Amino acid sequence: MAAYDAPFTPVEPVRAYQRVAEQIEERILRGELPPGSRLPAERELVNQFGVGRSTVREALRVLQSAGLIRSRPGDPLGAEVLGVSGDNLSQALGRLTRSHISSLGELIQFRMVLEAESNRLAARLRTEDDLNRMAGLIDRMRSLSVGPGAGLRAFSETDALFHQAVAEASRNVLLGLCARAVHDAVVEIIERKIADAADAAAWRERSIDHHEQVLAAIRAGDAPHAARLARQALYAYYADHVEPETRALLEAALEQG
Amino acid sequence: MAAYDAPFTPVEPVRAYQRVAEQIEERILRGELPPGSRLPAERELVNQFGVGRSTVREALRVLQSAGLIRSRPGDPLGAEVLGVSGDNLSQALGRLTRSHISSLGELIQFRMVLEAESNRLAARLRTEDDLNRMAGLIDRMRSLSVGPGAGLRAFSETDALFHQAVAEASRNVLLGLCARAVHDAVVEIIERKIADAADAAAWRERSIDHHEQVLAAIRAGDAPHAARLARQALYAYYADHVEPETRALLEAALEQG
DNA sequence: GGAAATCAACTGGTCTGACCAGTGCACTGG
DNA sequence: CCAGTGCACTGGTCAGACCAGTTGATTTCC
Repeated sequence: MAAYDAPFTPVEPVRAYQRVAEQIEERILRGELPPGSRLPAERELVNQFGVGRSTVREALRVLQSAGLIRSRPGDPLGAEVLGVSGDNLSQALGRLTRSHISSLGELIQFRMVLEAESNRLAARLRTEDDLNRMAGLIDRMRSLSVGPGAGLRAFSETDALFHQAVAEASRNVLLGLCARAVHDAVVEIIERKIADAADAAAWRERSIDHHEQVLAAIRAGDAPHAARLARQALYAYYADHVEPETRALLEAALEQG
Repeated sequence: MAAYDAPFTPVEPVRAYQRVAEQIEERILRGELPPGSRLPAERELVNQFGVGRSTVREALRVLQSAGLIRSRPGDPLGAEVLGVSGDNLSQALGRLTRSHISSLGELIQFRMVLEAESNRLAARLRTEDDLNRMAGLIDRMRSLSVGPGAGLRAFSETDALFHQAVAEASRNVLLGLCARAVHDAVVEIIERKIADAADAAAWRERSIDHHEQVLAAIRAGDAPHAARLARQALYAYYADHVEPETRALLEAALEQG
């Protein structure tokens, strides 16, 4: 079959920096260079790869922009291996929305899908440990929602940790990473506009309330309800802020089940 | 409130190549540099930005690895602007699975979620045009599944176009891009191992059959059934190829609705 | 005149060598 | 023993050079 199909595939030139980057990326992905370990110095890599320093540097730039390494001037240990994370995902998603290829409504709709599924799976697969962790995070959110020094940042961070805990309970890392990436993209676009200092207290109140309901549904193993809660909360929160012509999208996502 | 929260944020140094890359990326994302347009030559950018060529080149490397531009040696027109696409997403997803941060089972489960939702929304929102386009693509797949010269590549390409048509009918570009990215990541990992030349004919038969059922459900506006079809097909196709300990994940995703 | 070969002016890819501002460690002076 | 001082090294940047490839105009040949 291959004889009919593609006897030969066109050969495209592979730049030197690409091969350098591939070799290093390969080792990182295979786990031979675990997070926290260090790459040799650039001038040492020049020797090992037998290429010029600019080539090595372009390769390192590629790896750095992929979030795989981080380098700091003056560090005698060389670039630090960061391992694979979801940062790259949120970066890519952010570009998609910022370039208006994808609208805010689509982004919210997508978030509805992801968080609903995350909740749904968590309700099915959660362990006792998961439940305890989530309950603890809700307690922490509650303690962070009062007092003058209660930071918005700390509250949001705990909120994110709760979602992460749900994602872990759903036993799908990928789902959690994407949900986080979409969440971040939404935040970057709109969150700062609404939820301003004005009604921040009320918002936290509602947020805690919502999380408690989600936890209850997950604890009860009521998967459809857990999923519905995520969709409803996102709809209630964002429906008024998306472009009017895309509100139908959110409603379509809301009506599931 | 901000006074309590973070009076000052730490200032981290911004490299010259970062600022160059940001300026160019900004213009691309704003649409000032539409896809197909050209960047000035590197030596010209050196003049405009007032930095060295290596700095310009590192910036271009970053943009290139983000899939925003493409450069070709000897091209007197300069680097070509590609615009934003989903390539970066599939790259990131591929890294996540290849590094065993996320298992193949999770990837398939994620794909079940995305394609099911895509089908579901398409069943709700499709227009007559969408239906015609999908029907035409199925016809094309059928014509490509017979004859000695029927290329596997052409068949797969048409298959992808069908999924893209569904995604368009769902009115959510983001969903479609992610589904495509996950699809590609799966293909890169496993597809070549199974679906080998051996039972390729039978596989195409089944594939066309599946697509017809999906189209029928979408045409009928039966959203839950369209979603179920996607999940079932993926489960039937991949369940035997994921790690045994993650099969439960697929089953959890299957049992929805 | 028109087609084919040639050439010159570019391009991006790579290398070399240099300098700078940081960093960490070893040495030194108290 | 500890504080202070250098030195050796790092990554970031620049300048200049060369190469191979592309392009389009020019020239050459039929």
